[in-house]
Amino acid sequence: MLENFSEITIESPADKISRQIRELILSGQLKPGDRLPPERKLAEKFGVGRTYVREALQKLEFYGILKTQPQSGTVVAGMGITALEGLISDILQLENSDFASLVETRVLLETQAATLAAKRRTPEDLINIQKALDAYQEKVLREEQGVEEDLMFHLKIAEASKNSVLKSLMLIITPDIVNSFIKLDICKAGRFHRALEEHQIILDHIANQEPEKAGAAMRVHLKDVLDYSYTLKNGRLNGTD
Amino acid sequence: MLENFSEITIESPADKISRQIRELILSGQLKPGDRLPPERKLAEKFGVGRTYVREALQKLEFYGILKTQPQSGTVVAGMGITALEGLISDILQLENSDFASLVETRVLLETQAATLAAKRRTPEDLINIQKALDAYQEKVLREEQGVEEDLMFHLKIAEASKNSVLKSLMLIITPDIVNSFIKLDICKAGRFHRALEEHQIILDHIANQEPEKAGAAMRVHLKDVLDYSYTLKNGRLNGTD
DNA sequence: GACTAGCAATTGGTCGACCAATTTTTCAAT
DNA sequence: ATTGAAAAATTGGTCGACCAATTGCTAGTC
Repeated sequence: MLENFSEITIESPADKISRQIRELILSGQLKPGDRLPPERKLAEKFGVGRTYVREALQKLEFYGILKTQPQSGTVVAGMGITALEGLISDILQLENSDFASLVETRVLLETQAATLAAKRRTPEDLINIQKALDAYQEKVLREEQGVEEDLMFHLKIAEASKNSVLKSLMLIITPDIVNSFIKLDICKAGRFHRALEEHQIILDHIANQEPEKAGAAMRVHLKDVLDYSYTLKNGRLNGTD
Repeated sequence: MLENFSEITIESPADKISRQIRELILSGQLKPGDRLPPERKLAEKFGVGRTYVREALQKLEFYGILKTQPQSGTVVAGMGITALEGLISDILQLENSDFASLVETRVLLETQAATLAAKRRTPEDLINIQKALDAYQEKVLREEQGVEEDLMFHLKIAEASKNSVLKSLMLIITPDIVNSFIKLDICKAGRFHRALEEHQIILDHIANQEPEKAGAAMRVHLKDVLDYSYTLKNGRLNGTD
């Protein structure tokens, strides 16, 4: 009986507004450079207070779609990109992502980061990575979890890759990874000790400027997790909450 | 003389507040699960109206750092992840990213997307990609630019990869790519015709389920851009503004 | 007739007030 | 003393009002 109910739309007022504006842009009624109606008019049109309109505009501006100029108006900034469809509505809704995609992508990013880091790392980078590794080791030796320190190690590698976008993207998906880890309770005891050794191997390859080996070592390091995620996907899907 | 001036901080009030809150979290004074002071108290403490505080909280919630519960309070949601440092302050500030990083990462994502798409594409995916390709072709034959259609083609491939995270990340960096393209005026005439052929090749490989070839074809397709970005980087840096 | 100075209207920015839901306190009945 | 409900205080949600800056119009001058 319960199955007859469909999921309620938890869409906030601001979301509804931003969606309408987005549709206007997508449909071509609003072209880049066009000025939007003033907030007051929009608020009246939508039948809500200006607060919601402003919230929606802020969100859109956040995405780079709009550009609001004080005491002047709000204009459509972005390119008339059709790809906007689906982008804005729930960008960053990586929470909806299945764990397998998350891990798969992480492996991709991390491998590339390690490879590039081996090519481009400076002596300072090595020091930073070593520091992160030391902090991790300290935690592990105390039989603590050290998830943060683990991530910091990977982050320092991303920095050493000298690819800012790569680092940013890793930062974006990392929280979701961690959340999934916690939910799925992947972090078995003992895992950390081996991870420590693997970290050391990766660092060595980066230090020796061996891009392929560094990438391969990273891939090995993450292989367990990747395999596990595939297992989850192919087996019965864990509800994750 | 002008050099003596330092760049002004254009930091909005909301940014200042969110930064302070973030520092509290990073310093450990606010741990996950803790409730933040009420908005009114914060507003009073910061000496601003509640509006700014709410704006800051919304932004933080956006990043998944905070979780605001109506009529109850706002709590720290995220894991106590140390990696937060630098993350929140300007996540997504990919605008600051250099073009080379942008392109380099795009190549990585796109190649992987093509490879996975060749493995996992359904007949429907092929139809969608073909549609996008047709739309692109139409534009090109009219001697128009068709940047949007180009991107749509790539986006459909990402969808066919069945990796939602991959697609999301591509969506995130795509606008920046387009902006850079426009700024740098990379889209030379004639480029589009060859791109069309290359698109067809990629699609064929995906249709034939040849992952390696599809990935390679994508890499070739993006090689020009990648090379150009390296040229820019090694030569004098174009200010792009 | 063209141009400019000045005024009026409109804009986004900011704020405090009100609302409903929740939480805490209070106090009376057991 | 404990427990229960009811009331009071506090919470985030929402809104309209005020502010200063910009814009556009208008009238006055050359």
